[in-house]
Amino acid sequence: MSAGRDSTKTKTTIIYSAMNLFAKNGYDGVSVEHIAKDANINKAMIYYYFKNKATLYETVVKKLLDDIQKTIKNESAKCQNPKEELKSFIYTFASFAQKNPHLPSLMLAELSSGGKNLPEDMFAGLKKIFSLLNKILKNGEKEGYFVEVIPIVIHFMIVGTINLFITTKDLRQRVQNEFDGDVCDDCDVDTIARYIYKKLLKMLQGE
Amino acid sequence: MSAGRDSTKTKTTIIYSAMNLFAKNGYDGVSVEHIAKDANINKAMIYYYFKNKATLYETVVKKLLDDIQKTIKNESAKCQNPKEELKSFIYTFASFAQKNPHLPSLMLAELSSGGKNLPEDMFAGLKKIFSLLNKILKNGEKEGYFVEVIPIVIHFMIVGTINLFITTKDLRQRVQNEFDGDVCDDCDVDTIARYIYKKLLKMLQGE
DNA sequence: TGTATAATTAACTAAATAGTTAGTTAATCG
DNA sequence: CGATTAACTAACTATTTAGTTAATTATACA
Repeated sequence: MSAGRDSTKTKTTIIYSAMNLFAKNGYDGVSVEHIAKDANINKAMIYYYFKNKATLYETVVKKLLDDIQKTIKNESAKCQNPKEELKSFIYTFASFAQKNPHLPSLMLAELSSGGKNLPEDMFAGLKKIFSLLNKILKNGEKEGYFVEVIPIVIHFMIVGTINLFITTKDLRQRVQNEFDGDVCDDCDVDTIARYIYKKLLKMLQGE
Repeated sequence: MSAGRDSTKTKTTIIYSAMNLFAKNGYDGVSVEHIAKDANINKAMIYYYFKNKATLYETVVKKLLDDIQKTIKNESAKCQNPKEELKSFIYTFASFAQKNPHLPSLMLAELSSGGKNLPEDMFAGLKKIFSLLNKILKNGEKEGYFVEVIPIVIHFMIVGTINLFITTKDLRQRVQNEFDGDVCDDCDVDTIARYIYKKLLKMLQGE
């Protein structure tokens, strides 16, 4: 910072406004003008810090994917065996997704269109997350903790369930009187994570 | 049809072009002009048959939701007990989703934004599908087939997994050499449905 | 056969959009 | 202090967008 004003602050503001709006409305549902207004900055600043709208979007999604992947990896390192690692994967993903509810939205939005416009390095981020679980399952199988499974299906069960649970928070609350506890409107994400782990163990252990 | 040309044919053409494009690009990712060109009709025809873009979108999604809900209900009627009903729910949803891959895309897209712009009757369609599964699980529990579960989580496990499996078809094929069979790129949806049912039974039966 | 009317079209409007540009402010440092 | 430069702004362009309208075509039916 040799001259001028606080650039990192502005850039961060842009990223967080963009993250919030992209998660709620999708890439095409948000205008650059809209992001600028939300961030209380001039629209041209977005083009000063980012090449274009697509680059800003990629920055936002890539940041979230990198963050969660690193978080899972760190937590996994503290574990002693595949069973603990699986637990850690589920709990960490759930907890991160709760703290960053934009991730589930953006992940589902991206996958819903079949990755038609998915840039290569965003795709790489998704692959890394699956790769972490895949290794856990493979190790667990080799060491006799788990039975053989189809890893991608288990992955979709965990990630799909947690993502949907988070994105439907408001919707589930809207129907609580209609479905009582069936819709788990009062559950927090930790409860769900524990539940998914418990149920998943039954799948992975019983032959 | 007292005068004029074939109206139902035109309307149907519009609906199917819209379904295809909305599923691939989302609501905001498709222009009315784009739909018109794809359907080989004049843009004004869309406004002749539908009030506006939002109404066309609702028509498309509602049709898919109604269709699948009726299909599941019909198949369920042929079953003798909750176990069969659950199997039927999973198989029928999977098979419908394969034949109509736009449904998973649109469902995930809609849920990814937290139903922010979800019209009431589209929401009702989603609720009906959950309601069918909820009854199956509740009955199964009462009649001693299943242990007590959190219905919405089981629902997300089934629907989330199948939806992701279908929308990621191309993506999974792109990485088959990287992950071998782990990504199940050669599996058909029936295989996955059978697999999910088998694994789910373990959750629902063992205490 | 002619007329009523449903189906269709081309051309339009007003607003929103992504992206640009030329100029302005403010901080830093010699 | 004053020049350099990074940070910022207002105003612009060209394109795309949802939606409208007035005129036109085609068909059934009396």
